[in-house]
Amino acid sequence: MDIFLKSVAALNDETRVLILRFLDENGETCVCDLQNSLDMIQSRLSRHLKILKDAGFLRVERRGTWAYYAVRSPLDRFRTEALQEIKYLDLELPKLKKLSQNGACQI
Amino acid sequence: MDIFLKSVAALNDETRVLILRFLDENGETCVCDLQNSLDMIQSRLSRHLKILKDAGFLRVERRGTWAYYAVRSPLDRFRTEALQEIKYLDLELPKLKKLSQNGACQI
DNA sequence: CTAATATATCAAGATATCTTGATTTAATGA
DNA sequence: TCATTAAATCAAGATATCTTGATATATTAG
Repeated sequence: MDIFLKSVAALNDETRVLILRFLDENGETCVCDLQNSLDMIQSRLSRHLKILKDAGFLRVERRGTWAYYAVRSPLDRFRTEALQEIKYLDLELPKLKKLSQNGACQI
Repeated sequence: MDIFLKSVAALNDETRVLILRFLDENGETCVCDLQNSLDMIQSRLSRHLKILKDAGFLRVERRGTWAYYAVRSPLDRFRTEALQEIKYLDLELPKLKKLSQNGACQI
């Protein structure tokens, strides 16, 4: 599928829009902290992160058993514009709950 | 629903992307000519036109029993950028078959 | 008013996407 | 090696969207 159509499909889900906004505001975050902060079960979050990554919005970096996701940079014009629109959305954005410390996730 | 999310949902369908591209290239076109050119049954076309209109991409003008659709202008930044991306897509864009003449549709 | 034509809407089945819980994979440390 | 933890993937049911054919609405002409 074309990358534009893939981007649109990735944006077409409120869960993913929330994840994008969250990562845009809080910067690089590990999956377990996202799980806690966004109150999502692991398989659901993992699925959406993959879709956003495959559509070019996110990058991943693995450190040990942990995976850190962040908004990719630079983004092309369309994705940049989309992210801008998402910034203006009236979302209930949860606070970051940073439970990953001392090399352990406190879930 | 927010207008941004509505726009994204509207873009998330290949049929609608094709309609947008077609109207962008050919300008204002009546529904029956769209039907012929794009080879779509009437209810299907009508549905997608409505979704694109409600999302702010299209305008309609009725003249007699006919309805003329066109890309709305001006479009905001996000929609303009989206339309630009659609322009670059490698679509099989059908030619305009103008059957509406002399006040009658030749279907 | 009635008939004819263009377009819009509705209802039902077909298709795609999302959610959940279970399983698998991968990395670390004992 | 084995156990533990984090993350990814899979399978099945739930939900949403799309397609089609039938019906309704609206405008015009007779």
